[in-house]
Amino acid sequence: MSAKPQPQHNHLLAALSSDVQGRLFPYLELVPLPLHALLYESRRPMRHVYFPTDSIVSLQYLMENGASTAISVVGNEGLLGITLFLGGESTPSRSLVQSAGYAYRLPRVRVKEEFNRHGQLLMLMLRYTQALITQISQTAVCNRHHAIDQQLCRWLLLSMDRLSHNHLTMTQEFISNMLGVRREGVTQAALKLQQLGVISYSRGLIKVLDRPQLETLSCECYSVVKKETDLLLNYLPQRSVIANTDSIPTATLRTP
Amino acid sequence: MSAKPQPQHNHLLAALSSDVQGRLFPYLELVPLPLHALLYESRRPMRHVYFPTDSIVSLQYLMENGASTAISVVGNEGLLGITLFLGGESTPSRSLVQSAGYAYRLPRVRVKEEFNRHGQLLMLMLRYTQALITQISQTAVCNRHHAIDQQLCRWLLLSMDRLSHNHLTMTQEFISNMLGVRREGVTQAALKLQQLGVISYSRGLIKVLDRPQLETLSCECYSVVKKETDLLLNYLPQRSVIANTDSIPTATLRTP
DNA sequence: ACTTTAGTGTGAGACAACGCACAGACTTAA
DNA sequence: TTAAGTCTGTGCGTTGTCTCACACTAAAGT
Repeated sequence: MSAKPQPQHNHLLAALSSDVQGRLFPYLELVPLPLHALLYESRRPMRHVYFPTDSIVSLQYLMENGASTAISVVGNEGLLGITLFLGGESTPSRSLVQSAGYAYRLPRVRVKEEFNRHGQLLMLMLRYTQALITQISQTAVCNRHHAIDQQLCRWLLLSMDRLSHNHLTMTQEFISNMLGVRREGVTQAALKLQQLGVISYSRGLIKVLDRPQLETLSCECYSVVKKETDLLLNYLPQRSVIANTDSIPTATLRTP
Repeated sequence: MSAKPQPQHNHLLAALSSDVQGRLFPYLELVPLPLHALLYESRRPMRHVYFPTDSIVSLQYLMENGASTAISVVGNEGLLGITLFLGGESTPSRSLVQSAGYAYRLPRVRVKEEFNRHGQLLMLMLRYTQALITQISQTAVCNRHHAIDQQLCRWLLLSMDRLSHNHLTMTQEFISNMLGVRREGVTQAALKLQQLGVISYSRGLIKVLDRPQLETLSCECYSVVKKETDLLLNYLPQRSVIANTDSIPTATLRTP
């Protein structure tokens, strides 16, 4: 709300060297992302890559019958529009603003130009892509194996990590759409958390009171993704585009 | 079983231009992939990229309690080891051979060398990565919303598409591990399919008798992934590394 | 002040998947 | 031929989530 967001508030943009920044930043455009706005719709061509500064955007899959599930969450650690450099022009998912804020965006042409120089930006985006794949995969696992309670904890933690304060603005109805479950299911899970003193909420405003407890109540999925993401995006400052670090132990092919 | 697999049996390798093929193919090594072998183990560094010719490999997530779920399937349409060019050296998932066969593999160093030339191989692999992301995402959705019966159909179809014949060699126990459900659940679903005359099976050998029916019984997830993959991997023969096709309609930012 | 709307709580019945326990059928090895 | 092992079928009680229906409360609008 206070100071105007800077490009450096996005971790990926911040990690670029100054010459790349100098080349790209003039083309960055600051755009507000109002709550529940759609950045991309399913199967529609994308015109920009978005780098959130203080907003949170969910990647969401819509089913034929209208039901939906969020497959990942993106904040200032990442970007939206990986499809533009992966080679597709669109995806089956849509991007829904889950927490209002700002993002810098870069026209598709600029991204592609920068890519054809094959530099740092490519490396960063590829790494982020891997982190994203991890998050999506873990969502798949979580959907199969864990109870709503745990998934709610995971979701709250994922969202919290991308904000600078300890409260979230989202109704139970909204969360239910994200988790792909019933609204009543979220109500029950949220009630339980509130009774435990882990969160408090009222009419769309959720406050996290006991984050450590929230983490223990969450399933392993949160920490798996967190660790993996930290590992991947702990940007090694100087590296060749594709590094050649070939001093690793041997992995043998075996049958268990 | 019959003729020796050729590199061209893998769609990605086949799609490379002859000069790239000439550069890479000498380094390809043909390796047999026995049933249930582990190509990569979770969190272990990878030394090769694998291009299946007639084998099928599943990407599988293992949970702390030992339960597992397959998040995607890779056959001759793809490759294993995307992490090597995405920038990580390993992933939380492991790669399990689901149908025995062969694959060509390329040492990590060669892949990275070829990458630093920023050519066709990069583009192909990025495109495939997007197809893979689609598959993983749809798995997440499927796990949330669809019944075991439908998921079994999806799984059989995904596997069938990657084989040249109409039978699969996998026990219900194995399938249950892949879908992340109980063995008994698979038994019931399989029984239903057999009674409908869609498949027949006995002791690990499944024959698909009525594929169209199998497709209608499957959830939408199969066709969504299929369409998307066909779209992405319908290799446009001549393209710049990152194409610049900027004549597309406008997508506006809006709140629903 | 009153109504309307959005957000939340609750309860009853249905159903799918689960854990467990065990039985039958087929295959392989001794 | 017998025994051991693998694969598949079945039944039962439990749990989690779903559908449906409705009540309550706080905020917003007139």
